[in-house]
Amino acid sequence: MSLIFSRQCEYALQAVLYLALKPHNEMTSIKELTRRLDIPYHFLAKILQDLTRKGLLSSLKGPTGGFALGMPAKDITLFHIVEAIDGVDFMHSCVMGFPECTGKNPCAVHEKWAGLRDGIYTMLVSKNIAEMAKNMRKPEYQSA
Amino acid sequence: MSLIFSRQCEYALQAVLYLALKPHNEMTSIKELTRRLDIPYHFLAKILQDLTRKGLLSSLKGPTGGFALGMPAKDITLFHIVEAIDGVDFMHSCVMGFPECTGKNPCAVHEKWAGLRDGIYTMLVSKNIAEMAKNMRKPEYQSA
DNA sequence: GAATATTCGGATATTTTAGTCTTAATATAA
DNA sequence: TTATATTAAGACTAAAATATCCGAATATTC
Repeated sequence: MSLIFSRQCEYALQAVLYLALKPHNEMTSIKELTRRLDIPYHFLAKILQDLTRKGLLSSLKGPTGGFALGMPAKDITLFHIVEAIDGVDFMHSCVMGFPECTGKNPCAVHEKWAGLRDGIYTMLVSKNIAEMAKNMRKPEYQSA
Repeated sequence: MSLIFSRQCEYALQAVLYLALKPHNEMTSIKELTRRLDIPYHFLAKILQDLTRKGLLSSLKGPTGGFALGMPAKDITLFHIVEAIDGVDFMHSCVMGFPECTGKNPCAVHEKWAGLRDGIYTMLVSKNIAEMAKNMRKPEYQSA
């Protein structure tokens, strides 16, 4: 099997999107996140730590502590999150894994894939998570 | 990190494409394949065995033995290979991993991804490997 | 029939990813 | 200041993906 994004990255996307729905400056605990998103507690903790180190989130210890976005939601795209967790090698590598695949020396689907890859990029950058949050009121996010 | 296709699948695509360039009924040894494609010998052996069990390749032991396509090249698409190795869950699962993501209850990029996913599918099925082989004469495949 | 070149199959090893546990640090509130 | 609720950090375990090894089976050639 193989996903577009690693499981870790999927969890990161889900968690950051969840935080984008929250009022600015409100801290959200790992406990709440894992309950709502059904992600293993300690695993999510690691991921959030990582995103915090990279500046995408901020954190606060103690009661009333938790995580929040590290910058305005309008400045964060899905691409930032993917970049932070999985990296973006997929943007410049051959979909069939040919090391020599280039424009001069293309594989059988080089051009097709170039278009699709650009489409994926556009999907990830064309909306910031503030815009996404606006049109979002999903079961997984509704009050329990 | 995370690729579209697993490494195993990439190797399978490369190997089958290589075999498609060969005259029908000519057997190709693992040795030749690994030399040309720079894939670990024993790992490729496993993958080819697997493709043989699934009917995509045929094999013959002994000197002059090796592997060949298990059916006419015009009947094989990249999709068949991906299906055999990685499976095609990516065709029906949410790109952000939301278990509840459906048409009625879409994630933020549900529609965008649906279009791209269809594009990937089209890329994989629109040409058979005979057609691909015709327009292919890549360095990695040229005579050593 | 013997020597040889190959695939087959199973066991094992290594690396990466996923997930868990435990202790420390820290912030809050009583 | 003490109890408590949280994140931080690192060690650990589990599972999956990647890769290797070896002996058996088999086909070819001499």
